[in-house]
Amino acid sequence: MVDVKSGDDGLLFLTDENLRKGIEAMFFAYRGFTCDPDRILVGLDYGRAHHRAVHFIHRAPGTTVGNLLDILGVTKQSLNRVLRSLFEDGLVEARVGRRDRRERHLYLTEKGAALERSLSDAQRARMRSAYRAAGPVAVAGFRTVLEAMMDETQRRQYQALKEGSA
Amino acid sequence: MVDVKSGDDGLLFLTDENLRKGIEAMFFAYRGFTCDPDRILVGLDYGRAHHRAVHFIHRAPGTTVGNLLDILGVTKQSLNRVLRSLFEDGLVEARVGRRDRRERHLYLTEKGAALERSLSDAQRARMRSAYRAAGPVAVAGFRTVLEAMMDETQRRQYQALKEGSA
DNA sequence: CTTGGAATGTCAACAAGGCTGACATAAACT
DNA sequence: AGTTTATGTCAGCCTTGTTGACATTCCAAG
Repeated sequence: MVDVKSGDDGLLFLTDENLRKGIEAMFFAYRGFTCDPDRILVGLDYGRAHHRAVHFIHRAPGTTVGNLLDILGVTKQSLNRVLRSLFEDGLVEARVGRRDRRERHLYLTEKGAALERSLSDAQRARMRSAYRAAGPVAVAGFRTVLEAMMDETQRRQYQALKEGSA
Repeated sequence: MVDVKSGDDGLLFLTDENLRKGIEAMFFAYRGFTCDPDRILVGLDYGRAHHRAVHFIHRAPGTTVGNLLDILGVTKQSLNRVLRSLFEDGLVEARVGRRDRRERHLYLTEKGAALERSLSDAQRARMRSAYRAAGPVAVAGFRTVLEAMMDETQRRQYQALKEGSA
């Protein structure tokens, strides 16, 4: 039961008290958000960084390394370490670009797709049960607030992905 | 504009497509959520771990080390490293428990409170503008979904904090 | 055609912040 | 008196981020 009151002035939901509750909710919810995939990754010698890479390669097959760098917001050295292990384990493959042969286009192998499925199934299961419990109106609000919370750059990337396979 | 459609059966918002958008929204939004405090912490030789400690000590002054361990969900070795630097820099002080003298009760010093304010001001500013843009109904939905996303343990901790100073 | 810059990979080194395991101390409980 | 609890601490390891430097390949523009 969330009791965010909206008074006549429509601003009672902006109190520091309410903002703080939202901040703490984000903190605790993010733990729930990541814990299921994390459990799967333990023991496979993979971490959250691998999950993120696999997720976005699945989402945008054929994406380039540079593109992935932008989305993930890490350095190429950091990403490269992750990609290398994914290559070595045969989860991801890189094809040289046809137009521009400097670019590497990234694709999941069957094995990589299988991992992606197991990770996102776990994550979606929690999400689905949260959505179901909260209902469609709450879900719409949830997404609206999250979008408003993003940086401009991140929002553009999010929108691009969202429309990319809408 | 979030177009989570709720059909007559009320389940159209539970498609994998919609769940995936929610997952990506969490990912990008969390970056926005943390980036403002992070910018402040850079250069002060502090990180996100210090922020979390300072936040919860502010929220529950006099909390014990063990309690903080539960809330943060890290090992005592990890927390101790953080607390030690906060002690040394005079941001946090520990008082021996009166009832149980094994316990250390943690408090922010004036200096610690000042840092906490600057961090939470930054974080609240983004939160406030997101809330304002989204409106009270969306905010209520946001909180409802986040709560539903938490693990049982986390939800209890969140609720305890929420009511602690409601 | 050459040259500059873009896309990528890689080596080395480092830091933050997690983790485990082991051990120490003081205080409370039984 | 002996056990358990709360805490601190040492040592070492892992992941994942960082910077800096350098090599390769290749497009594109002069």
